Amino acid sequence: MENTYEPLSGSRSSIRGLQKTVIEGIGRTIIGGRILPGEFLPTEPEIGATYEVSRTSVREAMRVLSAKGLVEIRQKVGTRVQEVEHWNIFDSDILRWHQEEGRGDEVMLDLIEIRQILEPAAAKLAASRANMDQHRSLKLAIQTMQEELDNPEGFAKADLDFHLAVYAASQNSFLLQFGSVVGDFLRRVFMIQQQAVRGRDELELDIQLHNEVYEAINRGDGQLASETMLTVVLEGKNSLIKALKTSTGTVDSSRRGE
Amino acid sequence: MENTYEPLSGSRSSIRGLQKTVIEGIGRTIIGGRILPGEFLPTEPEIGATYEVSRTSVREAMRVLSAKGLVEIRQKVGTRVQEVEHWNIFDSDILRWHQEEGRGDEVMLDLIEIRQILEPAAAKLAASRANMDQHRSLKLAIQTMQEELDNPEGFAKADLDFHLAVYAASQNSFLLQFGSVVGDFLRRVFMIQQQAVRGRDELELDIQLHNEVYEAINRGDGQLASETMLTVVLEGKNSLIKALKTSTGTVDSSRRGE
DNA sequence: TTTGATGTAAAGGTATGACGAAATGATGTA
DNA sequence: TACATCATTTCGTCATACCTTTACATCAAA
Repeated sequence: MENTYEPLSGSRSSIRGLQKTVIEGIGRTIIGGRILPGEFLPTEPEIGATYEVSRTSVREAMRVLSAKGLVEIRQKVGTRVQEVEHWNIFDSDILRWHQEEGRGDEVMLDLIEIRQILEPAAAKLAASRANMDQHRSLKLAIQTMQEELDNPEGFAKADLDFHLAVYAASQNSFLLQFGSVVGDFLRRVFMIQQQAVRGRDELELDIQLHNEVYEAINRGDGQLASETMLTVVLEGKNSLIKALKTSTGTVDSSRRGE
Repeated sequence: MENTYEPLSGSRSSIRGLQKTVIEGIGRTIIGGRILPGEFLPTEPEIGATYEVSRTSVREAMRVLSAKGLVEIRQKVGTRVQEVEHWNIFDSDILRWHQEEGRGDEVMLDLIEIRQILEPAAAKLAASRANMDQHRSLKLAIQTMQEELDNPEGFAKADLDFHLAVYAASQNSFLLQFGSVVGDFLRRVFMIQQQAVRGRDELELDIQLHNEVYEAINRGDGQLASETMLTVVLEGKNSLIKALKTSTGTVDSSRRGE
């Protein structure tokens, strides 16, 4: 089996044509908070008029948004925005919309938090379960990182490939899916992280860390794989925060309850 | 013979009518492996004929399945089943179909594995972030468990509520969503777990463990909360495996790569 | 006043039939 | 062989008509 993880080049979102216009439009409107949970969308004919498409297309678009948990459609009542906890954040489109609507930062921080939890665990599982192909994928990803040192995009993609390979090697369907869902978003995060990296040395250090994870997995040393992977994620976190600070001024970390 | 436990918040699947027939039918066909990834579904008119619905309904159903990642729709080519890694396993319907198609066991084991990873971490986060309301929810859930000792369904629901409350208290949007997605499925798992429990004593022991988690969170002791929560999950795992063994004979744990 | 049955209009749900658009593969041409 | 062209197939979109559900108002009965 070759590369199971996607071209990943252009976000081929499987949605095309007119519906896409509506889906993206309404989706971003909701994520952007311009229609709040509990509030109603215009009626189907009205949306159709706004976007200049037929009711058919509007309806198909609504089904998609409904499947993503963004809206609830009820006969006679209308279509209304669901509460945030129903939004399926494990959805590439929704992640992207968050970013495009300027709400990417908080999602990124939550994502990093999850990765701190999941990736060390995935690495540990991988150490005892990875098969031949998966070992190869890991090694290949690291080699590619080395080769793409001067090409941010290529480097980010190779970086992503490594992490996806770890998820895959964990042989857990949820972890595999998580990687697949978060992939596109993560690649963008990796691009941002690189903005905070000063030179080749730091990048090479990063590669070195990745390599240590690989070798630990290779040796079947789950504990070490887990610890090293945590370091990798934390390093990335630092770079990310640094990058976000310089670009947006501050990182809002005061939003938590309590 | 599922369904009928419904009264909770967002558990009704928002899909109704004729489309539902098609969605459920095709969805289960795919999850059940009767049409394999890469293979084609019948054309839209054919599906319409099979289910005796119009092409309109078929198309709206297909959009939903497409949004769930089960199928890929391409003009002129047709609709084909996607590779498994595209299936959005973080989707209540898909989880349910897995169970209804007799593939629930492997998913349950993967789910437990994830819970071993996520829930201790969530408990740790909750210990430093839970707000007043969330503390109350935790306590209430435990009280309800106590009250519903003799009612398996009520007990399972209260158990679920506790775990969901922990996810919510972690204040991480991914964890929150994970709970919401997995909720229905988890409730069924809890029901199964109880089949392996012999009497009130074991249930009360379980409550006691939950209470320790609550108190650790209450005291802000993240480390202890994490460790105790792990115990809770592992206890549940044992019960589950015991229950699966007696019902299906064996638990397939030999599927992993290697 | 409260409760319950009833009617109705509003919104989505379904059905047809027609045509457009795109991708595939065969056909034709250099 | 290589490339351009075209016909076919299947999904994509549209317009229109009618059905189904249900929130809400209305009115009758307790």
